[in-house]
Amino acid sequence: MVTRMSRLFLRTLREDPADAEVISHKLLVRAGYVRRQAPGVFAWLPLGLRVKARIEAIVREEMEAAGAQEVHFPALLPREPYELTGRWTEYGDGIFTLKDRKDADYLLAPTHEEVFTLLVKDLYSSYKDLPLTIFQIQDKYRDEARPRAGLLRGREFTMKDAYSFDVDDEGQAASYQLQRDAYERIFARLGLDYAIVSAHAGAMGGSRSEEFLHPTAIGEDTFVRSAGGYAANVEAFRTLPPAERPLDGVPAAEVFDSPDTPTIATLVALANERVPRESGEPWTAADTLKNVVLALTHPDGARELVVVGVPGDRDVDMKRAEAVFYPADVDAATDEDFAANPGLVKGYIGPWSAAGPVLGDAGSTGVRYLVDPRIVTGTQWITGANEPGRHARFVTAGRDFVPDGTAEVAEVRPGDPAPDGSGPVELARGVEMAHVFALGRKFADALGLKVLDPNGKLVTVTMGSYGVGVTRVLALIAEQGADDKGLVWPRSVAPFDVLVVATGKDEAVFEEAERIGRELEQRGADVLVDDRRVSPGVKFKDAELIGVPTVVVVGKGLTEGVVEVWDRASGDRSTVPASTVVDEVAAVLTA
RNA sequence: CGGGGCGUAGCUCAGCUUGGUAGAGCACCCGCUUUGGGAGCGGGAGGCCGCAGGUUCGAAUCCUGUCGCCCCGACCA
Repeated sequence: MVTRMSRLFLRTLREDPADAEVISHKLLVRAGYVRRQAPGVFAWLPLGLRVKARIEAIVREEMEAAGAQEVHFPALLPREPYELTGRWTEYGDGIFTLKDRKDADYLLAPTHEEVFTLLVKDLYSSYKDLPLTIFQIQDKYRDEARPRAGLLRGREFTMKDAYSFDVDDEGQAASYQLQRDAYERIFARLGLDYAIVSAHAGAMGGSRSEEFLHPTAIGEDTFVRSAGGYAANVEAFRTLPPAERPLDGVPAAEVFDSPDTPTIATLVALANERVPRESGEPWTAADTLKNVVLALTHPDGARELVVVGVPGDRDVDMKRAEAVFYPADVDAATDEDFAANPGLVKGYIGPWSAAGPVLGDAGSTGVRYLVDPRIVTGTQWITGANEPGRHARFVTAGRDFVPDGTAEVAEVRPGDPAPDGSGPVELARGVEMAHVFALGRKFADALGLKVLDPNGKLVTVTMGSYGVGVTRVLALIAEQGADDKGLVWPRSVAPFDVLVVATGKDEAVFEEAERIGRELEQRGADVLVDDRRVSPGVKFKDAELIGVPTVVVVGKGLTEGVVEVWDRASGDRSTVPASTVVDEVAAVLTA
């Protein structure tokens, strides 16, 4: 059955909704695909539901091709499984929780690892049952502190989530690869650009983790990439360390007065004036070693101070620091922290003093000291001397101080070398569309999922979880394709394949539009016929707004036996005989 | 959680400074005209002016409180 626009549950808007910021949000509302119900919560109208269903169909096909089986779990779940893995509290107020009439706790699932794991535990107990990958397409709920950008960051969103179960690490790696490959096919079919970046495993635990990012200026995530193909999340970026240098011939560390040098810039200026480099080459911020005191709050509530040393021309990136020190929370040290550690002279902190090492295991303060990977043995630094108003130069790593380790906490900058040698990196913005996680045994351990191996021994199953943000992907496709006239859908996900527009008041025009629509349907196309008795301008504007890829206009040319075929994406228009238009359009659709 | 902005018709907004009984455009309904780029004219329907309290003869407008929403940041997979 062709769909008639006169009966379609649709109202387009002439103006952008006031609460929308990004293009996809504005257009999806204006074109009648979705309506906001609550912050980050949307109702799906017929057009939107059709696009969503087509994206889901592609995801479903590729999941099944990868050997995954579809299941469906409730969104409403009891507390217990999430209590067992600790995520009930870990997620905190990020989850929607509720109580039933008996006062029992429930939640609206933010993701489903626990219940998938428990169901497999219920049903399976032998290595012969594995490997297994099951998936669902289900709504997820996260009480985001700040939903934004329409569908891009909602509190209710549709996600395809798959979970793999294997007896050993090799099997897990294979299951992971199958999903990763499926994702590449999915995004190719959806026509979405992506970069696969290595990510830190964070809250999910586990080892390997990669994100599929769609590069876009409205992205909330920053990632780095090189022309040579390296890509990583900023948190996962690894600094290429320079070669170590010999310690022979390095001048002894030397303390100098440096009053009124609250910033690196003032310190550099003073050093160039009072203790210029013998070669005459001026000191720069990169010659200084900046020591930042961080306060870690561990999950058990314990507070620990740690000092991180970074080249003075770089700031500490708190997101990278959070990743390094996970699961501890990271904050800047407070005045109370300094008061409790009088060995740390605020503003003049350094690993070494005239009295000997200050930081680290061997230092007088005993405070843990981690440095940027660029601070290798033999490098010399201008840094604090642990006395008010004094700094020191020629402070040399591996001689004057030995850090407790390295920490990737310095900011990443454009031009930094990629760790794989593929050249300098640039920083780009992206939206996370999908994520593949090697979970390892975290969930299976917590929930007791074990199977018997061929030797009759119980082994803990190793898992992976793999998500695709269906509604987010929909918004990104809308975002990527939109132009100044409206939405432009790729054929793979368009709500209809063809829109047949009848213009004019002659009944023959409407009958011909019906005929073309009907015959295209018989060829397997999804067709929308605009049979409304309104002026042509309205229909053309709506056709462009809605973004159906092919538009057939039946109008003034019909008396000469011709109609027009418009291509929404390219804007190309051609005049074709009405007698052959069905063949021509059908050929385009199957091309 | 911090900062900023906004709540008036289905949508986009004016009115508020200076209190006097509710407005425009779009959308919707009826009639006539119009029919290749969001048509014209005429006639309609549609409002708890976010909510509560206060001031006042009288409050969309002034005061107090409260709730909600949007944006930036913090946070978050």
